[in-house]
Amino acid sequence: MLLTQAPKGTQDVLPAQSYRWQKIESSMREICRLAGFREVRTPVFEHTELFLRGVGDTTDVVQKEMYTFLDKGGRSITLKPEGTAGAARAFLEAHLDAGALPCKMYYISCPVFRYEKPQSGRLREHHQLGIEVFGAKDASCDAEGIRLAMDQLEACGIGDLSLNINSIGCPACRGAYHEKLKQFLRPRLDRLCPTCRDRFERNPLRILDCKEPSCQAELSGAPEMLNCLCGDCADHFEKLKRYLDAMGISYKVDARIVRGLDYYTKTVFEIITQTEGGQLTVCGGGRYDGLVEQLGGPALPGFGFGMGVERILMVQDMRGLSAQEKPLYDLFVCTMGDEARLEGARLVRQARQAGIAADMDHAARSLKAQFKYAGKLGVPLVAVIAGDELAQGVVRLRDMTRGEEQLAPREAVVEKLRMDK
RNA sequence: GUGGGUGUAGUUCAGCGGUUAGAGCGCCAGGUUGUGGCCCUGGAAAUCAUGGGUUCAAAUCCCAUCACUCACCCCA
Repeated sequence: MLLTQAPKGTQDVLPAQSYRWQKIESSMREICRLAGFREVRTPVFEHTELFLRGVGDTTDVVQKEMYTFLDKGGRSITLKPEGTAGAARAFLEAHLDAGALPCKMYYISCPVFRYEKPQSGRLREHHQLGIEVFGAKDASCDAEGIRLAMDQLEACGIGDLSLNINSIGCPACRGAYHEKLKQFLRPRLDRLCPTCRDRFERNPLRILDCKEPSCQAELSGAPEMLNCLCGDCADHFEKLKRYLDAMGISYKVDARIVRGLDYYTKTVFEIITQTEGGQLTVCGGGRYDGLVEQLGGPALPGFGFGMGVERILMVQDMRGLSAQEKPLYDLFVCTMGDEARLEGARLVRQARQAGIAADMDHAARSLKAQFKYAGKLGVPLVAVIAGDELAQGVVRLRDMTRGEEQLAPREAVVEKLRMDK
């Protein structure tokens, strides 16, 4: 038994897997660059208050899932449970609202913490890719963001996804809708589950999202937010649909999507995929027109999404999409004897200077073991330097796939490798 | 938070009351005193998760704890 192990719900990204992360990250970078997004990095922890105000203190995330603690100065600190609030805080703190708007930013593999019971596709620390746009109210912005998310997922080899969209209105029309919904639910209140009864006053919209069959039964015939949107919100939603059409994105309107974070207004969306175990959400987001103001800034609209890196990897695994990593080395140098090892070290050094990934044995193993090692790593070319080669000033090169060998003059080896590459 | 399942070499698992706990894969070495993959031989590696209980006897039965895992809730 090891002294200790990784905390529950965390995962190591081991050397053999990191290339997969890097691939996902580099496609995100390129896609964002083409759309004028620049990277933002915000702290892993923030003042707890930011999330209470930003994410909302009626949400499950805030109520029961945050990693909150007092630091040595007695401040309440929280490990970020999502990416948007921190980005909005940074945006305001740096007065970016005084600069060119809209301000578009993205984050890459940002760690996110939620205290939950881990299971398939759910961790206590996971990583998100995402974007935030501040100061753009038009639906074209929403569609651009969704298009970007789809492009990224396609770049990761995941094309067969479904997009569900909804509009949950603005404070004006949502308040009216809440009243309508409560009016509808009031006579059925005692037939709802305890959680829903609790939500009735605090956050009635979330009752729609309850998975309890009995609650779902009571909800049939309930008024839909979509039918109660004010003129502005209805117009925005119609525009969004037209932009999505124009960008070649197919979607389904799902009036049941409400999202778990309070800052959303108007557009909300989820990108889901079908798995053996059911549906898996790989990306979620929407518009948050009230957030910036809520945090003490000007009344600026916003839009963003978060995408789970671990879930992308999961889907890739399920579809057998994990690409092979390139061999670690282009060249492996096998040596016998102390003099030959020195010569080998020089060769490795020169190869690396010429841009050729190379290494030699560092464990002082037998020639046979060195070959075995090179074979296991899939190195395409092995150089042998032992007594004979040393005496003749040559290097023996073995093509590991064909099994053919040839001698090359010592000085010409690196140049030859560079040409072959 | 609620409810299932599982903890035995690095790993996947077998053993399910009775001597000294096994196998495949992996690892190391030898067969080949200068050559990987295939083959053969040998070797290292396990306080049978932890603590308690039942028993003449526990990896095996019971209880607790911890860990892992799956589902629900929620979410990426």
